Amino acid sequence: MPELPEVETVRRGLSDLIIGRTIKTVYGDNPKSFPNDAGQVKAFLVKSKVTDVRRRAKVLMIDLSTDYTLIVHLKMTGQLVYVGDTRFGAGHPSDSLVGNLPDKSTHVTLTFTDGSHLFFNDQRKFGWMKLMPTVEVPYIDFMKKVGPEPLEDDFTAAQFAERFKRRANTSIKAALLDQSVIAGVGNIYADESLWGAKIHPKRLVKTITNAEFKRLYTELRFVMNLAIEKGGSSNHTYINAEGKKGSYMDFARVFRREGLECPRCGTTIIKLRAAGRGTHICPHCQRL
DNA sequence: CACTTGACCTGTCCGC
DNA sequence: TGCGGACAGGTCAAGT
Repeated sequence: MPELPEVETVRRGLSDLIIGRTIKTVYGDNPKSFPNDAGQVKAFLVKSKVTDVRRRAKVLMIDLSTDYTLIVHLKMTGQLVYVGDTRFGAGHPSDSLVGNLPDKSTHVTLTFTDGSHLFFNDQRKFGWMKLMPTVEVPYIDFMKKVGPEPLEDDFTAAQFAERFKRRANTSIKAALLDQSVIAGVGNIYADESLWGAKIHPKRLVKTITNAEFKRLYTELRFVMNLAIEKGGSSNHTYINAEGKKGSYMDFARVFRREGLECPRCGTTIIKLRAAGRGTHICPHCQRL
């Protein structure tokens, strides 16, 4: 999915678009996408008002006036798209990139009392949304084990380095992708930050120096903040709550740029496999 | 325990 | 054009 910057972009969009709206009906076609039973959904989702939209790591939390929360994980291809304009067909903004919704990848549709909709689309069906009491959210397994938010003001370089000690014998890329080490890092920003810090993704964590951890901390925060500013990265399916793409990929230095020149030294960027994922590096700047 | 790999799905792209 | 295989922004459950 969507990594931290994309989920944060969706969160900001949804905050503006759905807070204060009251849910009238819910329709779902796939029990994997939305496993709650219909009775629970009707009792605690229908007729409730959206009070807040929060994010933790790559998870969205839509808080409701019933003291229930809709937790959403978009995984690889999930989308949450708000459609308020009903003048055209099923209704979508004229500058939106999505076609008429719902379509065959729409698995859940929330309809608000004003006639607008929130669609949960997911081509690969890995994503899900789940309704639970708001007070229980911090105690689900994911929340208990997920690491700190890397963009928080009080998160320091020293804390960042300390978090990696638990994964001393794995590669730095595998550790970056481990949500229990640092929250919200995915394949794009792992590659981008490792390039920025001049660290080869296959280097073992225990060989990374303090100076390198400090560079990685700085670069990770830099690329994620820039990506949020640009509305995220859109390679294939990612779009925001208004159905629009993000432009971070215009600024990417290595991700999906194999065969092109490293913007720092001009060496041809290559693609390899690290931590089981397609990985992009400059073989001159990033050495084993 | 730490670490790696396969599975979950569908669509797309690339080589034959 | 068709077909098979690899691959895609993530995370689990299994395996070593």
